[in-house]
Amino acid sequence: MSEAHYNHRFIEHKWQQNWRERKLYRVDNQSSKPGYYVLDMFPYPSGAGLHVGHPLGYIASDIVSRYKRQNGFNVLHPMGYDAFGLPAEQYAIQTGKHPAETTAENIARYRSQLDRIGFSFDWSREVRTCEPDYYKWTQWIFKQLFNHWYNIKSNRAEHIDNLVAIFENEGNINVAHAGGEVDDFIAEEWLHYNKRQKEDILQHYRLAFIHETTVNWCEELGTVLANEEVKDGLSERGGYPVIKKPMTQWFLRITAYAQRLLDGLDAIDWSDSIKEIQRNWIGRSEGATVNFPIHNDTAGRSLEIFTTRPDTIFGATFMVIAPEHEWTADLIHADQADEASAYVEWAKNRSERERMSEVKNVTGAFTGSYCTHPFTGKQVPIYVADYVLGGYGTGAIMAVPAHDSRDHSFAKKFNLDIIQVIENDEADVQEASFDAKTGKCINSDFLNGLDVTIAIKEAIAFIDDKKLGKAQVNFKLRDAGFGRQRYWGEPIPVIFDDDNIPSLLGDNDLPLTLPTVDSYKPTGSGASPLAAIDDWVNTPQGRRETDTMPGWAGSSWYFLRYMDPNNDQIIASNDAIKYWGQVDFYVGGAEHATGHLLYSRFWTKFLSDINVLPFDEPFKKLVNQGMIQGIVESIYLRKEKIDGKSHFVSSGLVDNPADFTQIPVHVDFVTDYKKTDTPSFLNIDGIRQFKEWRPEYSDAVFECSNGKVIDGIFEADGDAIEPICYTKSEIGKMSKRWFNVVNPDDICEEYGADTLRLYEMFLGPLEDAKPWNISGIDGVYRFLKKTWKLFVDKEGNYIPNANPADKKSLKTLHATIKKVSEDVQRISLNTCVSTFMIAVNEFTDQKCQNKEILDQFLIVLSPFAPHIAEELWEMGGREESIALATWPSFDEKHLVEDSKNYPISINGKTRTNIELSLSLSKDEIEAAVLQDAEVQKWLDGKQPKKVIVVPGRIVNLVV
RNA sequence: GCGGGUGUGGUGAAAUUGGUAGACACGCUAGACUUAGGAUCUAGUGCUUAACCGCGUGAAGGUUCGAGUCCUUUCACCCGCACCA
Repeated sequence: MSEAHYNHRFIEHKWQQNWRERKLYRVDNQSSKPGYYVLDMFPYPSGAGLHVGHPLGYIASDIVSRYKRQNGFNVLHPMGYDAFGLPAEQYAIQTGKHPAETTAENIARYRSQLDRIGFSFDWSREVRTCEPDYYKWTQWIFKQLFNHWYNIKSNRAEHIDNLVAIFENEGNINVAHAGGEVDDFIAEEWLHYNKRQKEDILQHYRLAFIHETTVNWCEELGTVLANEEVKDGLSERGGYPVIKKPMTQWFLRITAYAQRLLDGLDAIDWSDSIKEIQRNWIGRSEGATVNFPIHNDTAGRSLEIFTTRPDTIFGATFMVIAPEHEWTADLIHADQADEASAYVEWAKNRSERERMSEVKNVTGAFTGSYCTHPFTGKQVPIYVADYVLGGYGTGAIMAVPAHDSRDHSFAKKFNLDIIQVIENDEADVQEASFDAKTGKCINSDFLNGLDVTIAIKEAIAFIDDKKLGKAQVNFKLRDAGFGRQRYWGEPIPVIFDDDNIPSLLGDNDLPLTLPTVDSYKPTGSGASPLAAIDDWVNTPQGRRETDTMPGWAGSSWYFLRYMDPNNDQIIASNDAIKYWGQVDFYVGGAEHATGHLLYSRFWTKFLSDINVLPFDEPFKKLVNQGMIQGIVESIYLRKEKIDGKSHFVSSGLVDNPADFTQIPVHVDFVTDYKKTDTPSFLNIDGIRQFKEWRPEYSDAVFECSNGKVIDGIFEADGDAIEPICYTKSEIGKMSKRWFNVVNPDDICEEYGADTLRLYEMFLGPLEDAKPWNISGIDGVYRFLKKTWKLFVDKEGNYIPNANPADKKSLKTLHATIKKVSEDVQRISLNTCVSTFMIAVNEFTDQKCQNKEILDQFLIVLSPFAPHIAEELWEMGGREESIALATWPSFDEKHLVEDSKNYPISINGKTRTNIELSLSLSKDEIEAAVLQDAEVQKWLDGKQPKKVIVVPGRIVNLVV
């Protein structure tokens, strides 16, 4: 005897405890079964806790994990925490509380929230990036990067000792490396360099290196930000202004891997959009560098430019250099100094934000210098303009106004020549440039008549032949800044000696742990709080590096640590890495496209080069779950007070929104929240709650749609009973900031984890963004109650028995097995839920009581709703968990039909249906259809022009 | 501007190779039962119509016996990048 009614609280608590006690989801690194690795992007444990959007991906991956487990795989499905990060540090700055403490508390909260949803994580493998046992290996990988260089000839990373050996034997003349340009030297010279000189040279080779650059400096945060942390010249977090500032920084040479990162995309199963974003970010462009001799230059120099369109070189009528080009000052002629120097000065001081917001506004100045066009011998003027970027290509371009829109607008503004060199019938290049890479060359000497694609090759061959330049591939991708002037991150295991030469800590000195500090505040000078701890910074060997690693360091390799999380000899044992291999299925947000997902690929390729990994892509298949949005509720506040009082106005009464400010309202105060068909509003209670919540508006007047509320008293228009102050409802982020966060705990309490799991899947395709809307969850809850009723009668007795299986029930079962198996594999989880509903509806209609059928159905349901499935499974006398059951095999024979209700369409429109045997031939079908009374009515005595019979599908008559 | 994506009932959505558009749910309407509930069950529900007919997948063309699905043009919204030569 058990509960007569479906009691989710009892069942879910019981099984979550049972699973934990039995260590049901523990997984071993050794098995005769094939391994399958299912991974979620691990969360940053923020103080806000999980909201209903977070589990979306976890639920999907849990379903796949459970499905794979039941299909004979040994499944690795771990979870952990990306635990270093700015919010905990900001909180520490405000409160003095150690970030480790805050982080541990937040993790505990996350864990309890996750546990309530019934995931099949193997928690014995949990990793936390902020734990010394973990970041020891993050530091170890950094050491490897420092100790390796990228050999272009072997196309892989190699040990720096091998490079030094080459230098000692033959200098660097035959070395091709990825990195900065280095002057040639011979072995003799190398041997005479001092330690300082040698290290300066090696820094151009190492994959982790120090380099002075301009960085994104944010004064308010007191730190340097990565490019992707800056949006429109403001910090992504906090929205503070960001300026360019020179600073010495650690970098990782990701650019060495640019081509491989690009090529690798073809072999992985990721969405096209993410691949495109990465391709874009890497930004490969093929072209040539060309040298344009500078006219009358005392040093005899040539200006090197990069172009992807060497076919248009005869149309180059001027040159443009970036304001920060190293020769800018030299090239400014005395008689242009006033104007050009002033321009350079102005451009340098312009903030990133200003520059970006005024893209369409062309600016620049003539330097007074000229180049000699290497093909025509003509003199072309050199301009300086900030539409040419110092950091890309050579920082200088040949301008072809006829075929480049940017050059065109510049030429128009400065009244420069526009020479057409590519044929184009449609438009006049004097009016607008023709940028397309199609057509034939004209006005181009030996290139005339050639197609653009061929002309590019010919031009490059000519350039090569005459030693005017060379074919060149450029990438937009920049080396990755690797230092943060922050406390809460992995310390970089480096010590600088008295000559400021960096050296690594020994492996035995790892992990280099974070010391305790008195203050977490940025020092303001740009150094991290660590710099203030003298006895930590100063060691007998020298001064420690005080920068810490960026947030993405720990997350770039965490998927490896799960394979062997307690290993203290190596990041993970070779056996474990070999057994699990790449992540088979990875689920996470698309917002990490150019961050985590690129850096992980880079580290994986590097670790593969140094033989730590037997594969060089981390994530075989990636699915990006869409964001679950919230509904942001706000009320309109008059900007002007009336008689010293704030006035809120019902949204229907707002005529000119410019006179109002929108004030967010906590969604708990709103009536009819989340119902899309009825507008939400504040009633008298909501108004009271709002005023208590925001005391600064305690004296506010609410102008409602049906009267006014003054001092909590409703003055009705007419006979209205209750005030209605309509709110403004908009779809937006679910976030603390908008007071619209829905905690999964609340859903679990009211409806249960199984309902939450099914409902989140039922909302729509996993990848789509969708607003969280509670209406509809009842349907899923009802489905589970119906499922329960198939197994348990009103008295609480278990129903299923061994009576013979009904043919129809077998058909329902096997149709369900087939559909769900297929849909789980193509991650169409919303349609699986529909399929379950159909099955339960059919079983109910069929009054199916066959235990074998219903138990098989339970197995198919169990990845989605594990608790109820486990309970009903146990009630059927099973002792082993349903999670370990074998997925039922699908048998086609139960689906075979002997007849088909053919849709009969006439001129493409379905008019009737005729039940016909599937054994009939085309001709027999045609004959049967033509005899049908309904068909004859439509034919009206005429012969059909044509009859199309698709056996098993449809019949179409053309009249 | 460039790249990627999405447009289907009142709502979330389905339709996997071109073959009955709207499965499955929510909501709504009517009814049954009743311990009166936010429970359960039954029937209906794209628009239009008394019914038949007709119309219907953002819009306009096209291919086809047949188009949500393929092709061309176009509009709207979302995401990413943004002077990358």
